[in-house]
Amino acid sequence: MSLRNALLSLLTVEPMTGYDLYKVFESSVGHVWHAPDSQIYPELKRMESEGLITGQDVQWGQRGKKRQYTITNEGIAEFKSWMNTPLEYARTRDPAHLKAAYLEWADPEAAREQMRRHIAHYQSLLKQWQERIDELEQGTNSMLAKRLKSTPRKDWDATIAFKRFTYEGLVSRAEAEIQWAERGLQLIDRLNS
Amino acid sequence: MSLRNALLSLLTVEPMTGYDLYKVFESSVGHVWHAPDSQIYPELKRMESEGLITGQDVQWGQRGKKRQYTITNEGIAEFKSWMNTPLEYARTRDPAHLKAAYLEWADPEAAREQMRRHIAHYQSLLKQWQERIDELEQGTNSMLAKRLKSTPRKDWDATIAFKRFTYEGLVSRAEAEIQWAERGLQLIDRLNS
DNA sequence: GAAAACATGTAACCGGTTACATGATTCT
DNA sequence: AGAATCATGTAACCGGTTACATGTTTTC
Repeated sequence: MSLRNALLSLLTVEPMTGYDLYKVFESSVGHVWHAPDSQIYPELKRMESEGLITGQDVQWGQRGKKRQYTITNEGIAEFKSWMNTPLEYARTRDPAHLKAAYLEWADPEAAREQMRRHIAHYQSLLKQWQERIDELEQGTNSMLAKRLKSTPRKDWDATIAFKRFTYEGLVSRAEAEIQWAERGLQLIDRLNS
Repeated sequence: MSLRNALLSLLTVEPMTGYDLYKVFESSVGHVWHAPDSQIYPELKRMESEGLITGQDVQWGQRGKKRQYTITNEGIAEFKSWMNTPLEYARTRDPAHLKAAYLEWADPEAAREQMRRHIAHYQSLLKQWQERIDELEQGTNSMLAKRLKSTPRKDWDATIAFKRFTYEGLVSRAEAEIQWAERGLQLIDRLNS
């Protein structure tokens, strides 16, 4: 149900089409939650049929049209209710650490490559997340700017602070993963010397 | 395919039944990779049909019997091949951080509860992972003891070191998550004062 | 005129979860 | 005798991935 609530959270800002939402998933929210268009369109239909959002056909060019979705009061209630419900944590399932536990079965060079990729992966995420923090600091995030327009000024602080808090958490996670893999590289070197 | 390889990794130690494997998933490996019995039994059947393992019916009591699986050479080759293949990283999908980004929508007390549960969740994992490290240090892990018996003494170091490395990574992750959620609690307090 | 972007889906598949179902053995 | 453990599955469902499919509009 997280996709559904990620969509609701975006629609609290302004009405959007499936494609608009897909684009936001590709950029901002996508750094916390990924969803392909093939998942977004059917989910929007379901949400409309359940009354969480309403769709309006909007003319687009001469012949084209697109469907713009607006969140309903039920949708807002649903989102708030999700936000107030404690999260169920899934059992651990971590391929990178599973493989790491048996790295003595890999060729040393493959083991090193594994660690290098782990570093590269989290460095790329680190960069993206750091960029989002920079955007928050400089006020250059357009989704946030739109959101603040419909937010009472007294709540601006909280709105920005929680996003910053989120990305800071992801940044420190990425940093920890990079450090871990670097220790892994040293370990592989030590074992093969 | 990680379940399959987790099963193969365990079967490199000794032949086991589905139930044996299920028990190991409930204890040791389960702290890195979780799998329910309803997933293990069918997967073992598939693996047998693909020649990665062979099953032998073993008498159990008077009337009962159980099926014990032995890894084949193809199974060992498959596992090594997986170990030498770089991991594909899945796109980010992180419910806890997704929710954190919109915590201004939650009631302050629900937000605090969220953070407290995050702390409790990772403290419980931290304890489990720390226990595994203690076991490695004291040599009281029976799966590892069995594994070492069939491992050349010169490779003992690597076998233990990679497991320790894995759990240390998980421990620092858990510590980072706890610190993050504690900052979250402080932030909620600050915003509501 | 062509390419890029906008727009919206369907279908097959895959891994994982939850619930259901059954029966034997061993321990106390 | 009863409880706990050992033992092995099936079935419905759910969320997500990948591939396929199509057409319009805007930009260069």
